[in-house]
Amino acid sequence: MNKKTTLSDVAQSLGVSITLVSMVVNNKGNKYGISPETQQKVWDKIHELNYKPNLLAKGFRTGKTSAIGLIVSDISNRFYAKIARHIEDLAWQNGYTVIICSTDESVDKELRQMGILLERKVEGIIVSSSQTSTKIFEDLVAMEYPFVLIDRNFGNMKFSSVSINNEQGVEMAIEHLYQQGYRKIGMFSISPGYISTIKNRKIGFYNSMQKLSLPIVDDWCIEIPFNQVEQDIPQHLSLLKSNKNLPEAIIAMNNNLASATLLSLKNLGIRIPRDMALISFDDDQSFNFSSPTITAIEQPIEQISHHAFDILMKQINNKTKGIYQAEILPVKLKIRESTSKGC
Amino acid sequence: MNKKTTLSDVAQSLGVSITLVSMVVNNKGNKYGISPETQQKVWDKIHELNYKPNLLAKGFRTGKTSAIGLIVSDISNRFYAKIARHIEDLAWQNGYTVIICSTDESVDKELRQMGILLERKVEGIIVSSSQTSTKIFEDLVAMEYPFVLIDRNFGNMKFSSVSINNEQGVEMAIEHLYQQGYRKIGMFSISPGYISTIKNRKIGFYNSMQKLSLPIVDDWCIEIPFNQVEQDIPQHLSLLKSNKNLPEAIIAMNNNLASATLLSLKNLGIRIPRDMALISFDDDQSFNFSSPTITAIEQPIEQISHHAFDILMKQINNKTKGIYQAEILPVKLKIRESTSKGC
DNA sequence: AATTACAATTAAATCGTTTTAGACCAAATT
DNA sequence: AATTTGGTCTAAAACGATTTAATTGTAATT
Repeated sequence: MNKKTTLSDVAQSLGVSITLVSMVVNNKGNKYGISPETQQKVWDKIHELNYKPNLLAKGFRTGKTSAIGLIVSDISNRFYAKIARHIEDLAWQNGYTVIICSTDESVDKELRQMGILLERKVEGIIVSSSQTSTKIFEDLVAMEYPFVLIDRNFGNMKFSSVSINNEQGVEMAIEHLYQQGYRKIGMFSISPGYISTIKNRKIGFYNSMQKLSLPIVDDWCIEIPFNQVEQDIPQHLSLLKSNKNLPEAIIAMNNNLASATLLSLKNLGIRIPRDMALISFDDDQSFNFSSPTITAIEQPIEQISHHAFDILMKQINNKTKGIYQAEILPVKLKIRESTSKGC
Repeated sequence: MNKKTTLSDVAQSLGVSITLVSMVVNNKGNKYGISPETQQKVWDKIHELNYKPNLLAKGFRTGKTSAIGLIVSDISNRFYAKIARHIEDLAWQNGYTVIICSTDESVDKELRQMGILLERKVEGIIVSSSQTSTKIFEDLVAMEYPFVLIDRNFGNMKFSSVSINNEQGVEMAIEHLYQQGYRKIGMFSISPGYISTIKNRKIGFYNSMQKLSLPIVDDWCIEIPFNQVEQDIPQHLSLLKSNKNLPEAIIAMNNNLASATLLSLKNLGIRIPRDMALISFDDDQSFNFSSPTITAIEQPIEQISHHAFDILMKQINNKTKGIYQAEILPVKLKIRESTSKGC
């Protein structure tokens, strides 16, 4: 690869100092009293030689990399892909670059990704964490390293975070099912079960089932390894079906579960909502054109992204040294065909 | 933020030179004949002080950043999200970090993103380009800068690229429709129309329509600005419907078009495949559980990602100086319910 | 005893940028 | 005439790592 032109090249070919060129490039010419004519000369030469700053050198010298990290479990998941896109847009508008990392729900991989982000000196991290321990985040706090938890948090609110009200979402859903006349309600969730969103959704489920005095049936409440959803759901459902032990309704605790359940019900000839109702936690475009359309708990993806980014920027700009901001956003229930007993 | 420990800290507290520590850290201890005991001492101290290399300094000094760029039009699009995930996995396995950029089909934004990637000294770029001109890529070639075009290319095969056989895909689709008895076939595509994939899909469409002596009706062949798909499709379809001028089948030239068309047909009460058949270019999970299920041209996403990454790595490792590798992968037609006239 | 060889280690240059402290010169002030 | 001021500009250090060439001390060779 050809070597790039550097500040020094520009300075030399102009017979001025590197310092001067650097000042001009950074629009500090006026601040440092560089004459307008000189500034113009510098700019002309910069364009002539097609000078481009070496961001590595710059970041190395200044400590400002204009980069942030985003850690999620899987960037190809529709929910995180949307989050990523919003964060990327905000970052772009603010002159930042985003480094996205998928962790596959692995505690260890996440830690290593985090380590690399730190070594790369990103200025802050937005993370939907799969950690079981809060150690790494306590370390980050001790280092005064900017970070914001999104989606998943650690309950105690000791860290900056933007999450949604998972319990409320599930409670709305169960109450809706109840009003529609459903009583035998099952729940599909994933393991690892320590993931806060899943944990809270399950709490919401048990709470509202209890409140409504509905029976909690173990056979209907299953927990599937996150990476086996597509294989295990059909298996479970067909077992329930052959045992004539199907619930009247299922709430699926994330979009993958819901999609897999929908597909599987369809393949088994179990009709929605006639034979069974279905609700998804987390909405998706495709739930609008599936047949039937699927009732879903919609998360405010754009808001989550926006708030998280804002909080991170505040931390980076040191406006909130030592202050933690924990936000919980409300969700909406999008009622569609999959839960109307009447059909 | 607390200052990090550096090589110099480790060296000092051990009473050895920075050089020595650096050699050990990089596992070159043996190569440079550092005694085993010294190496052990260094490692112990490194762990004790929790030394982490500054990748910025390292990259700056060596020119190796272990980072690559990925440029796509929209990372939240399901197709690109999957590509991104595969590339990220491969990068992770090879010790690379990926910087993902969305361009919104903007020539200018893409150029600026590319500029930033270069300034950040990524070692190579994988790009699904929205450029109208090949200038930037000719510049990259001149600089011997590693890059691979994916998905979209520039026909001339002057650059390394991994694409799919778009014409073939469409031809398979049209022939399938023909065999099923459909004759009045429309096509929904997007603008900007210079995007190579779209362009080639349209060519495929016109070719096979001509080959089969089918009429090409302007009202059925529409081109929608990529960011207005969701608004414009319902409008067009309802117009066609009220004019009683609906085609018997539509091929949608990407997954967004297909989803929007499906949703809109449903809302208008146009039944698939009874009233109209639908084929999507680019498959999606949701086409399995929509009703009806949707026939789609499936792209080999994993293969595309794999080949692109391999080619990039070859370039980076300089095994192919000046050699360009252009690949065109075949697609598959997934026949589902949306195109069976019998139903 | 002088030279060579080798193993283990280090000094110093370097990458491209920013920034601090000061240099230089002409004009203004005393 | 000597000093101060202000406007432009520069020298040099620093950031944290890698790498080349050199150094040291000891053992082996002549």
